[in-house]
Amino acid sequence: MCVPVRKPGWVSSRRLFEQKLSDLHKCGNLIQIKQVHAQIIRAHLHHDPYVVPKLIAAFSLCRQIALAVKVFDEIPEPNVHVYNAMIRAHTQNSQSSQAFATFFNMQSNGVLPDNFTYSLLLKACLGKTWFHVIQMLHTHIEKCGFCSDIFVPNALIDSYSKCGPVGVSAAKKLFMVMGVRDIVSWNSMIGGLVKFGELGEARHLFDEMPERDFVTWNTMLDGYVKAGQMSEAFEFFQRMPERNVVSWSTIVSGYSKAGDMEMARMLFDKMPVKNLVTWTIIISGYAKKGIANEANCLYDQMEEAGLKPDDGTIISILAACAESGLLRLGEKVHASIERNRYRCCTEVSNALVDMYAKCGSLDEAYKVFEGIRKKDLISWNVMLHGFATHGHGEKALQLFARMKKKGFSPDAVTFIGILCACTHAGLVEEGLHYFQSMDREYGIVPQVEHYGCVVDLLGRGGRLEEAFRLVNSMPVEPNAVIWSSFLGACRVHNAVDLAGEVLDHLAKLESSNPGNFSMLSNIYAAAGNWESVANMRLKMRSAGMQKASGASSIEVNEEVHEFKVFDESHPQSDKIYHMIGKLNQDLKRVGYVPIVR
DNA sequence: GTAGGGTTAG
Repeated sequence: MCVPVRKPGWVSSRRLFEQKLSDLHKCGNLIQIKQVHAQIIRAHLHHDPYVVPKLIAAFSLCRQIALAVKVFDEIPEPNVHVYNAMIRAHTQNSQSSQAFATFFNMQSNGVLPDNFTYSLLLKACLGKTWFHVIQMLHTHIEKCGFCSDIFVPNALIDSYSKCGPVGVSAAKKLFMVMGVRDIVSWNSMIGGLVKFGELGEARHLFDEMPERDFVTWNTMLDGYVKAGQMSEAFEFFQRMPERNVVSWSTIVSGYSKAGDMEMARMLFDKMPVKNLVTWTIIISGYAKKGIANEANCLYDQMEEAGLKPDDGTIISILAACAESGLLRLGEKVHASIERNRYRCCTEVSNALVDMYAKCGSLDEAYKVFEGIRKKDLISWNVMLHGFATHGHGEKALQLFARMKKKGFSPDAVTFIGILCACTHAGLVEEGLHYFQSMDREYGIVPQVEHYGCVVDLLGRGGRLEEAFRLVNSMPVEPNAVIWSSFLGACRVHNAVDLAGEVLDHLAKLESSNPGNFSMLSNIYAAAGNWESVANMRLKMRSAGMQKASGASSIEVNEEVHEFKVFDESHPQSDKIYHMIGKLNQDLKRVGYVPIVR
């Protein structure tokens, strides 16, 4: 008898292919996926309803949504599994509207959605604007009876819980009528309550629920942290039966946000397991407070421990650097990016541009900006603000023109940059022109922030009467920022009577801000009205107010130097004052007249 | 279903 002889490798290579196919959706390596894709085509499996969803999932995991769509488009009659895979891919790649487009496409092709379809669509509904869509899906779900699958109502509670207080009430209603609840239902409900400040009610559910896991405890802990109730948070943290890396990171982040870096550091040093998120929290915490040496040191330690910063780490630390001007750390992060990867995503580049601009390296900011291949609206806005805050009004306006030419339409944030640019460059008429064009040409209704910019624009330009008229005729309620900006203009232009009137408004809005009172007191002093100065000071003292003195800081060679008004504590104080004197002389020579106080 | 994340007037 003749037994067919197989080559020894034949069975194993086929098994290997099957293995690769079954794990394909978990594969994160694009080259491997492409190889398996080629094998799939050779094996004529590229229309196979079991293989196609896995292939779509794999491409989606590698953020290759275009390839996923290509695979999908080649399927003549996709079934519900294939549609679901495509909806999931769009959602994972933050393409909510495409996820819904796929859903509508599926319905018009007569393919009936299943319970998975609805859970996946609900994941695409992020935030306030989606409330009515979630309601619509909710109605569909009830009609089709998909609530019997616990994943579906859980997904509903989760989505409702993330879209504002109104959503939370809807989630509560659903939670109440659910016949069966699992731990995820309770956790999602508590998460929603915590997110929108209903801490008491969250705690009530926490106490009431039959069993709790890490997520339950950590969600509740985060609630105390986000509410700024750190003593309650710490007490809760100590009471926890078990703590994992998320519990420790949450409490560290709480102290870090509260500015208590000593406590944050103590807990950070004590925690048994640290991951990238933990390091991000502690480094950003130090960086935000401007504690450069600790931030730099820990960043090095993180890299020495073999951890490579990801997008979250980079964006978070760069934002912290931008806030307090830590150029050295920002540069260090930039160096890591260049060392670890070939190209960075737009979000990371935007954070770099912002960091360089806020740290004063405008040239470097512009270099990074020019290098961004796929600029988005935020890229343009960030660069525009960079030019604006450094007084390069013309450059900012040129950039605005270039941005429009490239087909970007400005948003509300763009106009804050434009108005700010005009203010800092003294372009009052241009600023007013742009302000008027907002609604007229671009359909953007000015917000209180925009009015703030214009009040500043007019105020600094000495057109106090116009600014005052604008404040009084604004369609939105003027806030404390508007009035204090106006008060600043009164000081510059010695408008004593107007200032007194402004303070009355301010006192109503933020009665306890000593800055406002001391500003008015300075205005009276400048006008020589010493009786009013004494009066103001007396008022402040009897209210127990003390104005914290402002300070500026700069980082030179990894050391932060801080300066206050009339400060002589710096070792090189003499040299510094000498330089200030020289600068003042230079300024006077070019026509600048300083305010005499 | 839980921890870190980009632009915004004084």
